[in-house]
Amino acid sequence: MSTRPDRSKPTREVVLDALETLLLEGGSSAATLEAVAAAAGVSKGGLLYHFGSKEALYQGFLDRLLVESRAEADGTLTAPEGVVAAYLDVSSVATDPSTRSVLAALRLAGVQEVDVEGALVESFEYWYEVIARRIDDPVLARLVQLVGDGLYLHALIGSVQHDEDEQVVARVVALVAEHEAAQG
Amino acid sequence: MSTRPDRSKPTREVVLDALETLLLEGGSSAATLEAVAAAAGVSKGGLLYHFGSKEALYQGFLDRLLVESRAEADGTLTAPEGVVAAYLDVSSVATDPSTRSVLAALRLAGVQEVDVEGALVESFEYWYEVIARRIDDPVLARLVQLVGDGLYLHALIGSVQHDEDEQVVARVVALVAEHEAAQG
DNA sequence: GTCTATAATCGGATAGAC
DNA sequence: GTCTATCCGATTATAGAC
Repeated sequence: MSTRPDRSKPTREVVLDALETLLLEGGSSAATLEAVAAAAGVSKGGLLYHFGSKEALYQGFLDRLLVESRAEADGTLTAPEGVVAAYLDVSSVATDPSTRSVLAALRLAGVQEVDVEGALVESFEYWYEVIARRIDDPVLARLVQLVGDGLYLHALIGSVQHDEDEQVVARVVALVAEHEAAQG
Repeated sequence: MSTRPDRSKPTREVVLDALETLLLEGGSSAATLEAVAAAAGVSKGGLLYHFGSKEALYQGFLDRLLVESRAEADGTLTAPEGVVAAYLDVSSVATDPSTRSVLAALRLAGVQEVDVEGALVESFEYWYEVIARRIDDPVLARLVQLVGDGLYLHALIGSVQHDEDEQVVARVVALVAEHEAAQG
């Protein structure tokens, strides 16, 4: 791509979107400054005006990830299906905009320029707190998160959904409902 | 490191071990031919005698991963704690030799040279079959795997173990025991 | 704010000696 | 089987015009 995808968005955002797409498609080695610039429809020099180095680019991506993922987590607090169903929504994994960012960040895991792991841990911790706010049994809350993160892992490796996945989610949701009923 | 770690092992294996360590420490971009060679205590030329290209090196790593992980899965069939406890063993995640390989491969996800995702999917599918051979409810079997893979994901980002993790495992093991009792 | 041109470095791979 | 030397392309980053 050599033309700018979206002229209404600020260049910074367009660049970060391009980085995200390239990370998902080809991992960190595909996300060169030139490739990112081309995908964003700007020149290498143009990109480096906004992000002075590759490190700054990566850091900008992680900063945006944390803002987005906190907003997403907060949003589920008022979701009609409830936090549990929202976190476990099988169909949204790998297609939802905010989960795309997380999967892209996972592809970045291990690079030395920035602390990707730290940002991801922070994001997952925040999610745990949100889930635990709705399920007063911390063990059950953690179980919900781990099942969801299992789905994330499989999305990361592009594994096709198992027929059982939807039923697993239903089962976990039922487990939570049982717990809430028992609490009275 | 400039001296060969283990002279008794064949060079091929030493090289693959070095690749694994570098992937875990610094991701795919840290695993350059030169860095791998240095960590293995051989020269770049020496490395390239055994693996003719970077692609061949990566493929060799994935081939070994599949052999190892199938052996590991088969081994749990006769494990005293049972397949479920073995797959969910929290303490072994991130330290066990065979899980180290999987985590290293996850760090390789997205590279264009080889089909990392395909190899990982194959490995996880094999594990599912092994688990499902011991739990005749496919939904419950998948739940066990997803919880375990959630633990894998957190190990991948170096997240510290939650206090709840051990209890989550105990809870899942209990769920399986319940099911087996109900089956009679 | 965005571009082109270029410098400096790094990574993968080959050739050939030992 | 392992090493050194070397080539070539790719990648990060800078300088300066527009």
